[in-house]
Amino acid sequence: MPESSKERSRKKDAARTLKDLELVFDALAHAQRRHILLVLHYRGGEMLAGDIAGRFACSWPTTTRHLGVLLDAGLVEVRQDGRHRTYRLNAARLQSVVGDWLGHFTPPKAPKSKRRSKT
Amino acid sequence: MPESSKERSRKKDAARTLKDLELVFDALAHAQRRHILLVLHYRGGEMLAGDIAGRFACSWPTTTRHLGVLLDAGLVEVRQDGRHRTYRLNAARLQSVVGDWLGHFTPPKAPKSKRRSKT
DNA sequence: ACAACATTTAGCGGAATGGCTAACATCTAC
DNA sequence: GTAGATGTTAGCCATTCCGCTAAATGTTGT
Repeated sequence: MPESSKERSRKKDAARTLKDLELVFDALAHAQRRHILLVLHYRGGEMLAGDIAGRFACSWPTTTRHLGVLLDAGLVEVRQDGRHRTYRLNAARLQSVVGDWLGHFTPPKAPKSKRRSKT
Repeated sequence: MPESSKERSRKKDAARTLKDLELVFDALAHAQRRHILLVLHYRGGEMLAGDIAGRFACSWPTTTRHLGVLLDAGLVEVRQDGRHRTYRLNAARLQSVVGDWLGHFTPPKAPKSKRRSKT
């Protein structure tokens, strides 16, 4: 491993961003998954798997799979709590991946420059 | 029709928002469609169908279908220009639908209240 | 070790998605 | 009107996605 962690993380970031967009937007493509994120947020960011599953009409395994997709996308994390599993919302990542992408569309101003001042 | 237009529009807005989220996030779920929006933006917001199709590896009809999905979602609009078709980006809608949804996740502050002051 | 609980994994069937080629429409120019 | 350019529509096929039920996993309490 001849690369410094800085270099490595920089390269990875570039490569990761595309895959991340893919994973995140894929995850957000399903209404129930968007809904899970909202419920998580409004209940303080953390919930037990069972509490999440209980709030949705579909079967528990179906919800488990949705949670898996969100997990893959990095939008939630999971932690084992005794015989429960606690899912935690990663709102920062949601904001950063989606928000950054959305940011490309903001201005009819300087599109890709590094923003020289404010002009 | 006993409803005032205000009530009606309020109800419709609520209903529309959900369908819009569905359409928009569905549209954004495919990398090429996200790419089309970016290309449109960076080339000034308007392009001919052929210019768009020319920039992608897949067949022209496939791109046409992607454009159709974006059109359904309201993310682009189309206008007939002689024998060309010009597609125009609707960045405002992109910002508003995605941005508003993302806004739900911002603060560990006042989540759904009408914001009483600033507390 | 056993039973009960909390949750995931396996596997299946149906619907939707995305790619292609070929055929169709429409406009322009001759 | 015929030819060519510019797209779109139709139809097919393979893959992915999403729902379900049934079975497996791991954890706690006795």
